[in-house]
Amino acid sequence: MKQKLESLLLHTVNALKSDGIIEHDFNPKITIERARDQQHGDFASNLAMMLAKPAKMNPRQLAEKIVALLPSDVNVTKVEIAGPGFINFFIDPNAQYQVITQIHEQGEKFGLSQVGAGKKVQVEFVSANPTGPLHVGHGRGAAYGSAVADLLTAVGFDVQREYYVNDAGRQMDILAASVWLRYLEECGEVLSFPSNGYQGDYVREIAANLRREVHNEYRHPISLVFEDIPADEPQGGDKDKHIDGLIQRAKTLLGDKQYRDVFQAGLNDILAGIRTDLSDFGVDYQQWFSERQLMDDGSIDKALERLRESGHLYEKEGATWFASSKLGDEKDRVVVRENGQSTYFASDIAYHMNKLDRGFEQIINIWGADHHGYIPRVKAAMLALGADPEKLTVLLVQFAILYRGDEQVQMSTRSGSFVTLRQLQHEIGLDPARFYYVMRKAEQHMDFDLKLATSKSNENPVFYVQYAHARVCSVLRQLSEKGFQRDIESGNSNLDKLQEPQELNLIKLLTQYPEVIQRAALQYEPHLVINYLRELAAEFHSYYNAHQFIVDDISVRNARLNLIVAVKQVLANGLKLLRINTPETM
RNA sequence: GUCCCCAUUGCAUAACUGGAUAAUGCAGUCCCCUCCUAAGGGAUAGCUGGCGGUUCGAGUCCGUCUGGGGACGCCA
Repeated sequence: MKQKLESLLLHTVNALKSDGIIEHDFNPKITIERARDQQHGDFASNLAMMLAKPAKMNPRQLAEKIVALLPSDVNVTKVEIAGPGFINFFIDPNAQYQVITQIHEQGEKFGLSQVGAGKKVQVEFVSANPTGPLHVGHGRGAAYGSAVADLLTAVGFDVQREYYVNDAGRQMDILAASVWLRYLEECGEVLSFPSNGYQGDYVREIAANLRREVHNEYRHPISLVFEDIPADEPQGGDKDKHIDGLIQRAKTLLGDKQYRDVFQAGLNDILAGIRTDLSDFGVDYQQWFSERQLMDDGSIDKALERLRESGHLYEKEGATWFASSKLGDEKDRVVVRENGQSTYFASDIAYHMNKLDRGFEQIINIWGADHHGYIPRVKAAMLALGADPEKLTVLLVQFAILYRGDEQVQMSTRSGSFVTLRQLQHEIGLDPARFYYVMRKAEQHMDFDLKLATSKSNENPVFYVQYAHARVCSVLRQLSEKGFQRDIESGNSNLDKLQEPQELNLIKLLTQYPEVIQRAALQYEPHLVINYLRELAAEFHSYYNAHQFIVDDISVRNARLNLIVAVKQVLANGLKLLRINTPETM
């Protein structure tokens, strides 16, 4: 319908051109909107106001001219000029009834589209360091990222989901050292655990598993392990020097192979946990991309070589720098340290080059809001690699502040005190968790109240929407209990019996569903889907309360049943898209 | 100190990206079960941080001030 009106308006614009009212080379953007207010009809266009200036006419006069030139259409019952010069379109309600049969025909496919035209898009999200289990902070990125990916798929993009595994670098070495020290404790050694190590209990479990495999083979006397290691911070030393010393010691005492085993034990265990946590949370990936692979296969060297050739690298103070300040970044960044090790940023340059080489037309990175300072340098890297930085979209997700009632829940990864995603799911359930995460705009700070999310009452929007779905199911059960049969054909031919205000509202809402999906996808805003579902559910509950569906009049009954089954279908489509369950009973 | 983000009713958030009378849920007040689950429905009151600017039109864009959060390592 929207497209139809658009073409009608385009037609009039051309007519205005040939009348010499506006210039031939002027091509206004034709915008059609859903009217907010019922009094303003179904659709509205601001075309006259847009053209007022170039046409040198006042908007209302121009609007009249446009309306006069507008070709007629069977479905448009009335065209009005209102306010400062809006053109309002009133659509024949009978034309809208067909959405119900359309929903019945298309079923699960209703709402899907092909605007993405098979464009290759990559969505990279979560990508938390594998140094510990996922916590509730990652949950929002997981829920948001997977919803964005699912939405893009729904509108016809070819979507690839990816998790970037930071399995290299100092943090991983710290983890390996932490595992080894806990292992030594398992062997019976007594030591004071470094303040900068990973203190969570999961490290002890990994260490215990390691010991079951290798027994005491990797054991070394504690006096040797801590010999000449700089003091830890609580003892008045430097916690970084302390832990770095221990990492070095682990490498020398264990040797390459054994150190690798310890390292790998930590990585494998944690990564496996992250995978199952995400998969249980309804999040899946096509690829887990390893940072270490980039190092091992020479990708980083290759990327740096490319930057060097194009003159974007220089040496200073023994390190290699990327001249990103010439490409929009605040300052230049180190890519190879004085000690010869490449930085995390160097990996990221290589990673993005790799993404480009894989042929993605759009690259979407979903990052925590604390990484926003990172965007200019990555865009600079893309420019330097000769790519269009517009191909990269970085979506920032704000942290969620967790509450239990009025109490704020404090968290810190390093100290090991945090609520894991798994605990959250266990405490409040999968559906509320996903629903709550996605309910808010991603860049908004969010208060996440655990108490509210678990409450099974009307305060809880998840249950509200699911209940609408269950209610339709319940009506259908009642129908057969009362010995009635649904006659879909009869319902379809009697849709014009649906004249109650709630019925017309519901039908209007149903016609909007595909537009909502499209907008939510293109704007990366899944919360629009949630808002829509809440609205649809509210209208349905209102209808339910005002009217009986199972009435004696066969034609009205079947028409109403077709309507509510269509509502059920759309609720299910929306919920499934967000990977939220659609219960038949509550 | 420099830079970025945020500010909407008592609370939590919307507002089709510049459109018409700013919406929704809680909480408040009042009402509705001889009726397909009241886990529901109906009614009622209340909001764009301050000051300028851009324009036919501003919660939305620009400037400035105030108040909150974050980023500024050869960390990841």
